Amino acid sequence: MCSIHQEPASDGSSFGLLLPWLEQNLKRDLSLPIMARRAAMSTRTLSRRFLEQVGTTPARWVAGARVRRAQCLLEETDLSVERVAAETGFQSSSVLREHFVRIVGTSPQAWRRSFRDPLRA
DNA sequence: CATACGATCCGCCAAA
DNA sequence: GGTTTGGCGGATCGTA
Repeated sequence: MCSIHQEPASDGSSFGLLLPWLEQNLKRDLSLPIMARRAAMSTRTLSRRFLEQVGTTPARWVAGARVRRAQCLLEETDLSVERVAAETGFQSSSVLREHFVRIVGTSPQAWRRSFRDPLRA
C-alpha cells in the first residue's frame, strides 16, 4: 500500500466508467481519439464534458494518473526509474521525469529516497 | 538550450 | 428558441 490514496473518482457522471478503465490501462496509448472511442463521444465532446465534469483536460488527467502510479511503484518496488516509466505508460524516463517534477515537485529519484529515508530528504 | 512537428485544447458556429 | 453536438482552425503544448 503506497502513500497515495486516490478519491473514488466516481462522480456519477458518464466518466464513472471511463476513469477507472484509464487507471487500469495506463500502459496503453491513451490518446484523445482512443479515449473518445472508448467513451462513445467525438473528441470535441469528450474534451468539453471531461473538463466540465472532471475538472481538468483528458491529457492532463492521464499524465496525473500515470505519475500517481509511478509514485506508488517508486515507493514499493526497486524497479529502475527507466522501468517505472515503461510500467506507467511513459515513453521514456525523461518524459516521466518531466511530468513528475511538474506535478510532485521533486524528481522520481528524490521521491524514492525521501520516502524511504525521510531524515535524508 | 534550439528546433521542429505532431497532439491537444478550446473558441466559434452551423446543424441537430 | 434554448441547449447540445461536433467539425474546423489555430494558438499552445509535448516530445523526439
